[in-house]
Amino acid sequence: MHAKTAEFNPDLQELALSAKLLSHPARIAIIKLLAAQKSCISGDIANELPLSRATVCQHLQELKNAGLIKGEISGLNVNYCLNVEKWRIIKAQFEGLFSLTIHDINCNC
Amino acid sequence: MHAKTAEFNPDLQELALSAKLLSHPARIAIIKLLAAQKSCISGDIANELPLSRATVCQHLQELKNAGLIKGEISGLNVNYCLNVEKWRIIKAQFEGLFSLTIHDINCNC
DNA sequence: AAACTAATTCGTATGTTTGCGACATACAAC
DNA sequence: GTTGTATGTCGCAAACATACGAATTAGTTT
Repeated sequence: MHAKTAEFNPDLQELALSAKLLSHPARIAIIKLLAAQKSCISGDIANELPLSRATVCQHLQELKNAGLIKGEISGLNVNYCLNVEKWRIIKAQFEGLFSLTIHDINCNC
Repeated sequence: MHAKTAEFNPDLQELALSAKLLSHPARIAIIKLLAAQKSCISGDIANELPLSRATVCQHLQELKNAGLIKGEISGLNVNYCLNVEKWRIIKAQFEGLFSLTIHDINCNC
């Protein structure tokens, strides 16, 4: 995060961070896979995406650091799943933004 | 956009681009200002944000290139306003994502 | 037309993100 | 314990994002 970012309203900063989390198609794809529960095994997720294992792992860690997914070792595999509570928080952040009332009375462009 | 991004589903790519647009607090702040119509004059927007005029201008251009805001010269000033249609499209993209049904039956993490 | 003002673009510095091969770790099976 | 398999981390390179001062453009005022 750039230093200047800290000078904005904290709610704005958090929403921006959530948006950044969703700003890569691989991460959205992972979320969708986990929501659909096609599989939550790390290797299977990597096989579904057009990226190397190393890169997918990086995206998984990013989602995990943000608290949006949880991982659990199960023998040789790692099972991932959505953290539903965090997903709800992010959803609420965006709903707040999209529920903005738009006043365009004075604007004629 | 990285070359690999093109290998994902186009809907996913577009949603990721919309998320990227919202991934900086300055751009969210601009959207909120324009929605509230406190002012749509470029200089006034810059005065509201903890960034230089040059940087604000850059964020404005980014929003404009994405079609989310429109600008109109009015004498020495430039009036900006939200493109409400585009805002609705972005809103619908996120609503689609957040309306995902979550199946966590098989996942025990 | 000269001086002024608002907005944008240019050039540049700095930091962040994305992507991957190679290496490391950890458990499983033989 | 050696071999094999699944994951994750490291180090690097390329691309992208953020920020700003200085220069530029375009309109206004005198």
